[in-house]
Amino acid sequence: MTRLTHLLLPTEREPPADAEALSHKLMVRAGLVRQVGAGLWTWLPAGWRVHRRIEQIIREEIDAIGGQEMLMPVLQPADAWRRTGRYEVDELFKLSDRKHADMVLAMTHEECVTTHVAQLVRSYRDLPLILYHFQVKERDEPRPRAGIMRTREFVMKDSYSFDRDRDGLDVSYERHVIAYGKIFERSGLEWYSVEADVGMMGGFGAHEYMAPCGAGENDVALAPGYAANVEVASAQAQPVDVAEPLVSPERVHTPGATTIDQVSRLLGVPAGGLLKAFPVVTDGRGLVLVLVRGDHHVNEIKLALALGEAFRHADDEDLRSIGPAGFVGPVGADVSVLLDDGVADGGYVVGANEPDHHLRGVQPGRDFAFQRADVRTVQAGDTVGGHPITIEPAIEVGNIFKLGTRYSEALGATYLDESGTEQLVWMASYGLGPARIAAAAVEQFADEHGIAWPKALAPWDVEVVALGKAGSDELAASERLYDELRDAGYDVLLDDRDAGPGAKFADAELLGCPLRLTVGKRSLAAGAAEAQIRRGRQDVDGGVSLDGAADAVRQLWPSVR
RNA sequence: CGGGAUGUAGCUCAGCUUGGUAGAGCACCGCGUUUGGGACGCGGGGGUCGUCGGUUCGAAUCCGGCCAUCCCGACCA
Repeated sequence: MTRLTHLLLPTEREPPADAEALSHKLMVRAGLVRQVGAGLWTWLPAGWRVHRRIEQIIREEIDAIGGQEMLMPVLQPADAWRRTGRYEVDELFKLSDRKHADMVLAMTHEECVTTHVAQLVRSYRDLPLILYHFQVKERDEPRPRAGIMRTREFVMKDSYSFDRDRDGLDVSYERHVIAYGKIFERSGLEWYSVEADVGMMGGFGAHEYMAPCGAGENDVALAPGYAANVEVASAQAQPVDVAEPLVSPERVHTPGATTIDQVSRLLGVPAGGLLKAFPVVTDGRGLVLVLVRGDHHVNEIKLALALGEAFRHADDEDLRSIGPAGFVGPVGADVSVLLDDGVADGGYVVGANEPDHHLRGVQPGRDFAFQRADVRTVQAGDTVGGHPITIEPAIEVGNIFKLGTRYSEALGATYLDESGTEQLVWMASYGLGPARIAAAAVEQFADEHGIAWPKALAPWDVEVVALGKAGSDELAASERLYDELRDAGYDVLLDDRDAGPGAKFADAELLGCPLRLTVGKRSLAAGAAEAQIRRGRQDVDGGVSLDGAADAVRQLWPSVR
C-alpha cells in the first residue's frame, strides 16, 4: 500500500496541544503514531514501516553474531519473578488469572529465558548461546513522557547470552559491542556508548548507548575520547581560588546563613572556597560526613558506589551529636569524613557545628581527618585528559549489561563441565528500543518543515509527488516513474491525491522521505522529474530523467543522506 | 508519590468572569470552478461541553467529588 490515496496517513497541521517534545509533535503530525492512553501508542502504517526497518537492521546484526531469534510471552506466571526477587518491583504489572493464579506482564525476559536455559541446557557443549526476540515490554511507569520516548508498553529487542564462565561472557559481550556499533552506524543516528551505572541490579559492567537529542532524559558528559553518563562520570574539577589556611581555624559569626550562597555572600568567599557538608547514615558506618566543594554537588549514585553500601540522608536526630543543619562541619566532630577528590589544598570555610557560626581557614588533614573519594557530579568545563567536558542531553536507545550469575543462581541454570562438575551459567542481557531509535532520529534531523529521516530508517526511500489531477499526463508519468522505481527495488510512496501542490509538498516534507521526485507540467516538458533531497531541502540540478529514471536514481542515491 | 495545568466537533481553540439550551478556523460530505508551495464559491453532516452529584425555574458557565491527559520534580529493576 504505497499510494497516498489508499494509505492511512493522517497528517495534521497542528501539533497535539499536550505535546512538548519535538519527536512527539512531529511523529503525530506526520501520521506515524497515535496516542491511546498515557504511555500507550499505536503505530500507524507509515510509522510501523520505520519501526520494522529498524527491527530488520537489528535482526541482521544480531543474527550475524550468532543470535537465535525466538519469541517469549509477555504474560507470565509470577513464580520465577518471585524467585529472582523482581516480583517486588513497583514497575512490574501484576495481575491474576481466572483461577486466581498470580501473573505478571514481563518488563524484560530474563526470568523466562533463564528458565528455559535451566531446563534445556545440560552440558558445556550446549554453550555459549545467544537468544533474542523482539517483544513487547510492559512497565507501570510512574510518569510516561515525551510521546514515544518513555512509554508503558514498547517493543524491545532483548538478547541474552549464556556462557560457561566469565571469559566466555566477555566474548559474548564484546560481540554485542560490535553488533551494536554496526546497528547504530547503519541507522544513521548520531550516537555514542557511555559507561553506565550498574544500578541496584548488581552485575559488573554496563554500557548505555545514547543518542543526543533535546528531549533526552539523561545527561551525558563528553570529551574527546570520553563519554559517560553524568550519573557515573568522573572528571578533573576546574580549579578555584582558595585562600591559604589560617594558622588555626577562625570562628566567624554567620547568623542565619545556612546555604552556600548565603555564607559565600556574607563572608565574601567564592562558593568554591567553602566545603559543603552532606551528612548521610549507613548501616555499616553510622553517620558519615561527605564534603564537597561549595560549588559542587554530591552525586548520590557515585556516593553509594564509593561507600559500597546504601545510605540515607541524615535527619535532625542523627545530627544531634554534631552541628545543627546548615552549620554542620568536620572540625572536632566525632564522625568519619569522606572528602571529595575535587577538594584541593587550601583554607576552607566550613560549618562550626554550632548555630550561626562557621569556621574559616580550615585545612583538611590538619584540622580534621578524612578519607578521599570521588563523589561529586561533574560539571561542564571540568576536564578529562586535559580536555574540557560538555554535558548534553541524550536519550538511551540501548544498553548492555553483564549480569553474571544472579539469574542462573535464582533459577538454577547450571551445566556440567568437562569434568562432570555442575557450574552456574554466566549471563548478560542486551536491550535495544526501536521506538526510541526512531524518535531520536526524528529529533536529530528535523527542521522547521518536518522530519528528515536517515536513509536507512525512512518509511519510504522515495516519495513521488504527482502534480495534476486524475487523467492528466503528469499523473500518468508519475505512475510510470513509480512502477519503474519499485521494479528497481526502491520503496516508493506515490502522492496521487487530488490535492494542490502546496499541500503535497508540505506533507512530503513533514513525512521526511529522503528523496522527493516531483512530476508536473514544467518538468514533464523537460522529460524529467524534479528531485529534492529532504535533508537540507537540496534541489538536484536537472532532476531525474524520466527516461531511465531508475538508473538516474541509482546514481543519485549515494549522495542522498 | 509531591507540585502545577488542562479537559467544549476528527484537530487547534473561543464561549465560562456576569447562568438563558454551543461557535470559529482547519478537516470531512455534495456540486462547480481551480492545480508548481497548505485554493475558491455555494450547500451540508458532525458535539450527552470528561464524568458523577449539588445549587437553580434554568448549568458548558457557579460549587463539590471522581476520572483522564500533559508539564516540573521524585522515581526510572
